[in-house]
Amino acid sequence: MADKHELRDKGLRLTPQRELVLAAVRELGHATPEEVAEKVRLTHPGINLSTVYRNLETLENVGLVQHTHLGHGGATYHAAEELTHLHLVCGKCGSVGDAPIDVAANFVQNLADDYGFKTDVTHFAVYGSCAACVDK
Amino acid sequence: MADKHELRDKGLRLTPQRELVLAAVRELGHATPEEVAEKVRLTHPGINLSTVYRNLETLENVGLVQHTHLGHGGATYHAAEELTHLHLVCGKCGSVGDAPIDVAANFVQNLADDYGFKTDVTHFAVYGSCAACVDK
DNA sequence: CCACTTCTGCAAATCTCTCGCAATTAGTCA
DNA sequence: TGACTAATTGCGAGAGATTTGCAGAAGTGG
Repeated sequence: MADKHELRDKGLRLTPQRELVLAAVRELGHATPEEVAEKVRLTHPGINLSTVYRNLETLENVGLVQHTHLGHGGATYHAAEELTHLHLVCGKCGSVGDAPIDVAANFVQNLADDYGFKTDVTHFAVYGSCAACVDK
Repeated sequence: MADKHELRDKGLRLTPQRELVLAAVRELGHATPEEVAEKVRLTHPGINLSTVYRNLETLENVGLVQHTHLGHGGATYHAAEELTHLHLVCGKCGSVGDAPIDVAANFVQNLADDYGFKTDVTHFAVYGSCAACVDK
């Protein structure tokens, strides 16, 4: 496997901070830069927040991670290989659910056919009310 | 028509700042708080940014405007009556296109059926590449 | 092991949006 | 119309999230 070389293959240096940031994103599923930093600090206490920001950006540039907007202001990061689902954000309770991209296949097709727009459904969350909140 | 009373009907005081903020949102179609402030300053130079923020919030509470997330961090505001379309944001050129909500009808239905999730398609933009950028 | 270039830590600077307060002003009623 | 009360505005300070400039530290290829 590409293990220790996936970073170097992308032309990046292999630093412990970088590896930890990538590992943290993968373990967390989706997380804000703050959460990634917190996670990384468990094993590398001294890591600086700006280093996390810079690495997330770098990793995103080479395609290993991606960010999504789940609401409010901040972005949340995901390992690129996990972006196989879209996010259902509930405006009431704030919960974030997942749904396979397939449910949007038809929608994406419509936009492509009618507007020539190539949609990335994972980049923005889908906003609404989750089942639990609708019932109330 | 409801002209000068639409604000008072909602239980709000009719201040020049408030009217101008609402008018600006309507004229601009969709705009960030900064842009609204800029627009309002054309006729009311002294308006304070916090007044704009507060009025946007107030107007949103009574349902006259709504905000949407078009990307980055900030929200953009729309007149409520214009929210009959969803936004197609191009990640390459940054353009913001519109599409009727109908194109998402099927998608919304899928989410409702499969997840009990009640979607508000206008709240978050739809991210991707516009026709012009796809062709390049 | 060396020279070269990328990275990291730190601190200061931005940006954006929120808050507390005192001064104003719209709306109401006599 | 004049006064009274509560909603609003302006302003300046403040909080949270990124970004940026630098100098020193560390990974790389030879």
